[in-house]
Amino acid sequence: MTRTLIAELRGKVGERVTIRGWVHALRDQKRMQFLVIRDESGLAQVILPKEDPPNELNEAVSTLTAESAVTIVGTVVADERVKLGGLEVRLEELHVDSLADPELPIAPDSALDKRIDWRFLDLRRPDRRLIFEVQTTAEHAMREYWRGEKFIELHTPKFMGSASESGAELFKVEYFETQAYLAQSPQFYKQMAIAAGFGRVFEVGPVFRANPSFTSRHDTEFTSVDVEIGWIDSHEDVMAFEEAWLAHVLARVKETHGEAIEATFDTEVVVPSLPFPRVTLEGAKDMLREAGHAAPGPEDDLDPPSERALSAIVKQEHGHEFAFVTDYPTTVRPFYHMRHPDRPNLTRSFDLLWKGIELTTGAQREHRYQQLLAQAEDKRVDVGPIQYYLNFFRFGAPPHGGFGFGLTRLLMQLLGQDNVREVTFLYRGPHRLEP
RNA sequence: GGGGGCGUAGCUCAGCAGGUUAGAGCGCUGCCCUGUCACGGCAGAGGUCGCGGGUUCGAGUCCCGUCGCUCCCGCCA
Repeated sequence: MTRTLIAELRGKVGERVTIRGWVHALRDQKRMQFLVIRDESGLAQVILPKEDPPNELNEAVSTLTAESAVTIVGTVVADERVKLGGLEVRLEELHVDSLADPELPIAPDSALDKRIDWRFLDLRRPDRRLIFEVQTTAEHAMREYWRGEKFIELHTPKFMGSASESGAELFKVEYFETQAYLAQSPQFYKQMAIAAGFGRVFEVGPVFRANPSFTSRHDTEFTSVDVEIGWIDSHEDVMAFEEAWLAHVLARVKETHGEAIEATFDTEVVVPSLPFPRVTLEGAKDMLREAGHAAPGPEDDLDPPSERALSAIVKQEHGHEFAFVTDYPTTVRPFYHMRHPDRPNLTRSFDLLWKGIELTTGAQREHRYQQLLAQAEDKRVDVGPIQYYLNFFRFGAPPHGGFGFGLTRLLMQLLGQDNVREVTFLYRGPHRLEP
């Protein structure tokens, strides 16, 4: 017998069906037994009149516990009394696939850390499932757009012999007789693809950062979305791509899940208008000062409170949730970011802020070998271990640039969540290696 | 790495300025209930108050240490 999903019951009134799922609730009364079954498509009420004395099926229902996995055979009937869609299933057969222990270790309002201990139970809740439905839709929309623009998908190695210079700390792993590192970023390899003539590339894959960061937006392993585009004129081309691509992704998510997201997470998905507001870092600091926000310290960057404040100002002045901040000084950017020809202390780089958090870092890359060498020396980067990378630029490299971001940060903002752990299937942090 | 907060029943929490047998709601167990739908009613079980030490006649409560969790900063995406 084939399985019927609960969402399909409406079209099966009068038919005998098999539904398979979890015991969501059990109301075992004197004359009637009510069972609410949940599967990935919804909830359904199952009923069984209780005989006196109870028959074998009555007894079987009585022994059920919440969250047990069961297979139900019964006839679908329409009944206006039923609040759950005006439908119910008259129970005819019950198979207990797996009886759950009676006391569950977590409740919907349990602390996040405890819910992660029991993530498989936590994820049974429909609103948690929605997170991953949205992730799937978003990723699909990204690929849809990339393919329309002739991008090639990469799968770069995660074992590396040296750092890919992103400032983040590396995980060391034993590698036969030597030592390897887990990739912090596919940065060098996506640039290699450009040097290889692929034109435009993307990768969605894991990256590893050995930062002991205890915040709501960091983890030690996360899914990075990376893009690199060849034959550009400046970082402006990269930003122009990113904003159009993101607008497409958000439009797709809104049309597919907009109502569910609003109902479940009380967050509206806003499809952004183009172009996104742009401001230089210097301009951003002026805006912050004018708004009375304490000017960021001597560092050549924005701290998280300043990023939040800047987003709020842009939202108020332009009605826009996104903001590109451009032209970061060389002091806070890696050696491979291209510098402005007329202002060599500034890079052709950008961050993309969304609702107060840093979503993306991007830049035009330096593709001229001698210039790249000079910048590495200027930043005191030991080029010995990365000669293979520098070689990409010795035999004809196109001007190019790109960006990368953490998938869960996108999802977190999209769903109005306050922690990446909520939207990560299985979180990995400094003290979290299980489950 | 720096700073703040928290750790009491399976879960979420309350325990005021230290004072006999540590509480609530939910969950769990049992009984009752002609259709419930967050069902309802009655009864019951369940806690070495994270751990170690100290102060005190007396510590869940105060002090020190330690472990764990959490948030912010640093770092980043």
